[in-house]
Amino acid sequence: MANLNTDLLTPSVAIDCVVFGFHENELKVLLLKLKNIDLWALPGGFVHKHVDIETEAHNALELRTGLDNIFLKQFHTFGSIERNDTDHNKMLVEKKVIPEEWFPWFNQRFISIGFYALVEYSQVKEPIPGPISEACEWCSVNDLPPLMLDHEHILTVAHETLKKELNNQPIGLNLLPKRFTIPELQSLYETILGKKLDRRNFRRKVMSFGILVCTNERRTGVAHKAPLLYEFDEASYIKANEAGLSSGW
Amino acid sequence: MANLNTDLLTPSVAIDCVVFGFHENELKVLLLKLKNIDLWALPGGFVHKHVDIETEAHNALELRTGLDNIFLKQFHTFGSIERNDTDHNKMLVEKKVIPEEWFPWFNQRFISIGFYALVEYSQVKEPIPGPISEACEWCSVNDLPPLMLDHEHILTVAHETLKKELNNQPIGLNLLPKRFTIPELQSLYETILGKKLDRRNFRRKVMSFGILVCTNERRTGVAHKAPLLYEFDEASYIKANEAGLSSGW
DNA sequence: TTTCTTAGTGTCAATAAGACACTAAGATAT
DNA sequence: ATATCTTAGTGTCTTATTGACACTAAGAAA
Repeated sequence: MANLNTDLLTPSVAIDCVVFGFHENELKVLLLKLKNIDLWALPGGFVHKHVDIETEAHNALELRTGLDNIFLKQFHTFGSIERNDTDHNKMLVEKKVIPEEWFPWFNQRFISIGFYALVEYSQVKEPIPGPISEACEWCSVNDLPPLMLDHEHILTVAHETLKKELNNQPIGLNLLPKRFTIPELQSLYETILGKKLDRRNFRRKVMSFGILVCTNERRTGVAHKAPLLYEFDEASYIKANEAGLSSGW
Repeated sequence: MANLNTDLLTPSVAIDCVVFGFHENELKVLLLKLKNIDLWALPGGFVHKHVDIETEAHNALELRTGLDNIFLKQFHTFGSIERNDTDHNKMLVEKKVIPEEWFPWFNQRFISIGFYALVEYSQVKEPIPGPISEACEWCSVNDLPPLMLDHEHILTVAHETLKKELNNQPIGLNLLPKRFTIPELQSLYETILGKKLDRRNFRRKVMSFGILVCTNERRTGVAHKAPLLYEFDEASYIKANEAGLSSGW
């Protein structure tokens, strides 16, 4: 059991990370299974007194995924008093998820800053459980295990944020491998949005963004016409991300 | 000097509110002038242990404006360690902005949850200064006095958020009086965006939202053709707000 | 009654979005 | 080798949206 030096931590403040990945046409999210009980949690943690919240979120994810340089974005801060649940914390002690001496810290009133992360599924070799968890796994957002406290709500808000972001900026650089086909990109969009898109119109639209570069190589080994592989042009991608896609007014 | 019962407060957590108003074709923001020094601050405060952060933001604004039912939206949480500034807090004590016994509380590491509010300028009769301020005034966002710590940054992020929101949802219900003319609404949009819009195209677009109702009465006393007064149809307005204006994918 | 100022309206052109069908190419089965 | 299956890749037409732009209407003031 790791130590918990609460003197070094910012009281009342926690972070929760919704880590999205894309695999086999499913939108996945990284979850931790608590010890001894069938209850899952978002990766996250506390905020050291001398550390920026963004940095802390990065650190939390590096611990779970082994990756640094993860795309991370703050999306909402959850500050309802109902997040506090003494019974839940007692249960954590009873089931030996946390040692009894951690109870006072866990039983504070916490507000939690929600971040979402986009990572390339295949780069996360073996997600690493933390001190209170016995497993760290990718779960499909459409088939979630029971989640702790308001974590399902946090996850839902993150997913909705991601859907909205699709209208304002390109997504894919952080979720797909370096090279990918247009149908794969479309599948990612369809998965996030939860609906089918027209192949021809999708291609026309994403190509119009001017962020894709064709490699002139093809994905081989598929039982049909080999699709062309594309890459993102990072400079254009970043520019599109900053400027936004739709002008509005 | 009001009391500060820190036992009742959530440590490390503060809220800051950027209250926007619209007056004489300027976007205004409500600021507090600290006692004894030429330094201004966003209204805000601390979070009682048993109170939701949204409720606390509402309460903070009711104290300053006398209004309840203010439109409020969380937009970002500021958690950089550089927000902490012991010298600044010492200065607050020296200049008697805060009593010395408040120093330990003020000198915590704070993360601050930023809210923006939209209020009808004319409804705020006389903004009310708080315990650490000697004045509460509307300031033009284009002509800001010196602001405390990162408050100018918070204000800028709020303004940028508001600009982006214009693309996704209608704005005006909370900033304009019940009845207003289309040119007034356009002026609000132009002011927020900081650019001119075409009158005919603006009218066509906002009318297409289906959220405006013409009262068939006119604004009189103007030295030119009297413009028609409109109201928002609240049900449609709310629906448009929830659904969003542009479909995207 | 003239002048000044802003309100209110319509059309055309360009662009973007949505609907839709066929051919191409690789793998596999016969 | 040939047929079959499956997905890749492409183009056009229609409709909706956007942007550019000029005149008439009405009230107040000179």
